[in-house]
Amino acid sequence: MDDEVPVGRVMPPRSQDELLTRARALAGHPLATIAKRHAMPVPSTFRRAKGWTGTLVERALGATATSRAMPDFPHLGVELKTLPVDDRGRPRESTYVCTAPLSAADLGTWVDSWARRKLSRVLWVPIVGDEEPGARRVGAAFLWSPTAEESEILEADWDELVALLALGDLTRIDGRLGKALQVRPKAADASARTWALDESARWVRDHPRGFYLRPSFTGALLARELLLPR
DNA sequence: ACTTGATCATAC
DNA sequence: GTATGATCAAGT
Repeated sequence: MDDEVPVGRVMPPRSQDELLTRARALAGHPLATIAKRHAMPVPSTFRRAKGWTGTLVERALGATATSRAMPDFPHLGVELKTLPVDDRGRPRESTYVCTAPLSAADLGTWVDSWARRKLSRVLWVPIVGDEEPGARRVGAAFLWSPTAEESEILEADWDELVALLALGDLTRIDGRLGKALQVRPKAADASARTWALDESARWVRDHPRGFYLRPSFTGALLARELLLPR
């Protein structure tokens, strides 16, 4: 019944507290219920709707729509990430972070990297279950910033990966590298190409890639949150 | 079973 | 093509 109350555009939250409160109010609800409130269609599969969950939760929480190269909540400096988990709370997928630069001119330091900034403050929203999209339920969201230990791991991975990218050693970089952060293809399909610098500093065309967080890393965040909620 | 590489939709 | 949001599905 209250599922049928039409809700217009949700205003951006004014504080991290307000954001977290809103997110936690979604806990336990099936995605179909939330979709109905926001007049969004519910796909029967993710096959052609891979970003549906993320877009749905963005709307439900009042994130700025389709903003570019900005946090989901610019005023709060918070990035929103939905995280699919199984019924035991284990992540089902890796988490996309950002594009991996393939040209040395774009490579800076970890501290001023796009990856570090995006991961400096994240609202994780677990999505529980392996049923069809509409039947999956929202879990208990939480705000996260890397601990000193997590930050060290991320920085070490980033340094290792970016060193290879800076050397133009594109044939040596693949998804096997990195304890928490990895580099994998990120494109419409395998034919996509972008400009990159090879080991001889010559411009070549290669597959666009992105940084991703491994499920083992996000799983550890979830486990820690369960033990020591902040 | 898990991971890496491939892929899907949309805005600009 | 690049950026946003991710999951699919082949390979090991």
